[in-house]
Amino acid sequence: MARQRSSILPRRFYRRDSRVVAPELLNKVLLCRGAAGRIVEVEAYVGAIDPGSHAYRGKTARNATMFGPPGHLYVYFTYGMHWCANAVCESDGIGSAVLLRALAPLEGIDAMLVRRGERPPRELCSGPARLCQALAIDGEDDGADLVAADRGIRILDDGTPSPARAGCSRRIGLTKGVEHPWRWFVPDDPNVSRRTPPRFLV
DNA sequence: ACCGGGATGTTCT
DNA sequence: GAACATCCCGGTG
Repeated sequence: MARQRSSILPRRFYRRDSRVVAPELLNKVLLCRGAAGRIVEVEAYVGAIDPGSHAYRGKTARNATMFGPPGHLYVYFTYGMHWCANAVCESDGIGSAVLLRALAPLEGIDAMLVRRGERPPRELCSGPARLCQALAIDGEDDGADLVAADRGIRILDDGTPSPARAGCSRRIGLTKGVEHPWRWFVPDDPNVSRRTPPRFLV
């Protein structure tokens, strides 16, 4: 079967529960100004019902993008030095998003090596802050519309299906909402940020 | 392999 | 003042 031409994911793709969107983002392609990688690890942050989410306590200046329309990029700063990027989900007014945790590098690897320092390819994008550094995503990109390719950032469907059986586990690095199994990853991909025993496959 | 600690500064209590 | 959706490095086994 011939592979279809790459297309930008439409707004309606994001306008659903982040727990549904997250596993469907696996094997899509994040493209940012010439650098690109295939999404191999994600986490869902659900909003008002999720104590692990930035949106849990309501809208603030920092998390405002999470409460905006779906299909935009929510970028936040953490641990005094790192940026992390999410795809905003659900309808306008609901704080819901998918954290992009790891990519398999596809294009612009030379630029990634300059930004991240010389290292094995599997260490370029294997973590939410690493992938932002590799693609040069920072706070300037908060709010970028992925459907309109604002700032040259978009998510493409190149015809590669999401895994028939994605790995699933608890989310990484949280102290609240730890019990929810809302992390998904491509099994056995070397770019996944951490080897975690999957509780089940979907 | 695994583990502990430090970097660094914004956000929220 | 504490917490933080992290990463890196240097220790030990």
